[in-house]
Amino acid sequence: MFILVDCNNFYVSCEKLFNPKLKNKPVVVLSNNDGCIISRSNEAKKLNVLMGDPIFKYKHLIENNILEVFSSNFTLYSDISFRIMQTLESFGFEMEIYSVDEAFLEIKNYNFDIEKLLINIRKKIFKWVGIPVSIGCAKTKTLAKIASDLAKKENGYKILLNKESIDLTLKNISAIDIWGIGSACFKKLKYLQIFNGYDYKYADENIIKKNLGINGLKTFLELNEIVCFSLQNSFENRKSVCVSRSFSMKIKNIEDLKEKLALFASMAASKLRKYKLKTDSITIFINTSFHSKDPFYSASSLIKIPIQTSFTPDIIKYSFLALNKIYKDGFLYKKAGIILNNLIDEKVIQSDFFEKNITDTKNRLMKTMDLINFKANKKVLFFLSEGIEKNFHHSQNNKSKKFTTNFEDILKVD
DNA sequence: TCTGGGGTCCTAGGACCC
DNA sequence: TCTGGGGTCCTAGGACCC
Repeated sequence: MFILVDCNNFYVSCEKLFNPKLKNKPVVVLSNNDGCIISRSNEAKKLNVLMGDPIFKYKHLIENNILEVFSSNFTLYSDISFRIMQTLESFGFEMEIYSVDEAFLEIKNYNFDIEKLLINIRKKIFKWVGIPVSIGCAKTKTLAKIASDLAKKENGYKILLNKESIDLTLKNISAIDIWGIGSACFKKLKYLQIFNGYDYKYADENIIKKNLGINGLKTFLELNEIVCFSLQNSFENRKSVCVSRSFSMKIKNIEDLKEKLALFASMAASKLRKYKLKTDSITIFINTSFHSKDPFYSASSLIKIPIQTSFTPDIIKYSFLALNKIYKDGFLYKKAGIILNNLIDEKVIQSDFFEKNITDTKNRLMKTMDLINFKANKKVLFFLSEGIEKNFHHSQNNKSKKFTTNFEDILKVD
C-alpha cells in the first residue's frame, strides 16, 4: 500500500509560516525572475489567479493591496522541506522523496488502523514544522495521487481501498487530472471516447497500449490496482544535472552567451561534486523567446567527453565546443542551459591510458576551490570565462528572509 | 514592457553494422 | 521490371512530472 503526503500550496505555506499577517489572505510566490506564478494560496485560487500565469496580468490586484506577492526563496523552501521529510522518516516506513513537497511511503504489512496513522502524520507535521499536508492512501501510487487530490477537498486525508469508492472517485475525475496524463495523451483519450478515470480504468488494454504506449498502459494498470511504479531511491541514482536560466536582457552575440554558459557550467560542475558524481556527456541548449515576435530559434547539442570529469574548466571547455556547433548569428537569445548526463559515481571512473593522469590534481584543485568558496559563504574564487559582472539584473523584489538558515534572519520575539 | 527551473523517460529517425 | 532482414547506437525532441 502506498501513502502520498503532499504539502498544501507549499511555497506559499512556507511564506505564511513566518508571517502571520498573511493568514486568510490571497498570496502568490513567483518564479525566478519574478516572472510567473508558481504557488498560490487557497484565497488566491478563489480569485481565479492561475498557475503559471505571468504576474503582470494581476497588476490590478496588487495595486489594490488585495494580492500579496513574494519572490521565490528556495533556500527557505528546501530547509522547510528537509524538516518535513525528517518528520516523515520518524514514522519508520520505507520512503521516497518524490519532490520538494511530496513523499511516498510504502506500507507492506498492515494490521493497524490506517485512518489513525494518516491523522497522526498530519498532526505531527503540522505541530513540528507548521505546514498543512494532504494525504492519500491506495494500492498504487497513481491511485494514492488521486486520493491525495481528493483529500485536499475533504478533511486532509483520503483512503481509496475498496472497489466502490475507487470507481466512484474515478467517475468524478477528468482523465487530464490523472498522474501521467498530460495534454497530448488527453487529446488521444478523448478521441477514443475516454473522458474520465472510470472510462480509462475499464478501457480495452490493447487499445490503450497501441495509442498511448507503455506509459499509458502502466497508468491503466495502476488504476486497476496493479503496481507498475514502485518506490524509488530518488537521489542516490540521479541521471542528470541541469542548470538553466532565462535572461532578463536578450543576448545578441556569442561572447555574452559564452559567459552565461561558463557560469552555468561552473554551477553544474559544483553540483556534480556535491553529489560526488562525474559526467562524460554534456548537452547545451539555447533558445530565443517563445512569446516574442522576433524570429524563433531553438537548438541543443550533445558532446562527449573522453574521460569522466567534474572539473569545472573541462566542463566549460566542452560546453563551448557544443555551443559553437549550434550558435547562429542574428537571433535574440532569451534562455540557455547546460545538462550533464551519464552521471556516475566519482569513485569508479575510467581514466585514459594514453594521457598523463592529472585527475588527482584536478580533484584537489576543485576541492580547495569549493572549500574556500564555502568558507567565504560566497563565490570568491571563480573562472574568468564566467565573467566578472555576474549581475543577472534579476528582479527579486519581494523576497522573504532566510528565517531558518541564516543567523541574521532569525525572527526576534519581543 | 513584463512569461521559471530542474528532472525522468520514451520515441522516431538516421547512421551504421553484418 | 524486379533491389533484404535484422540488429545497435546515437541524437533530438516530445511528453510528462513537480
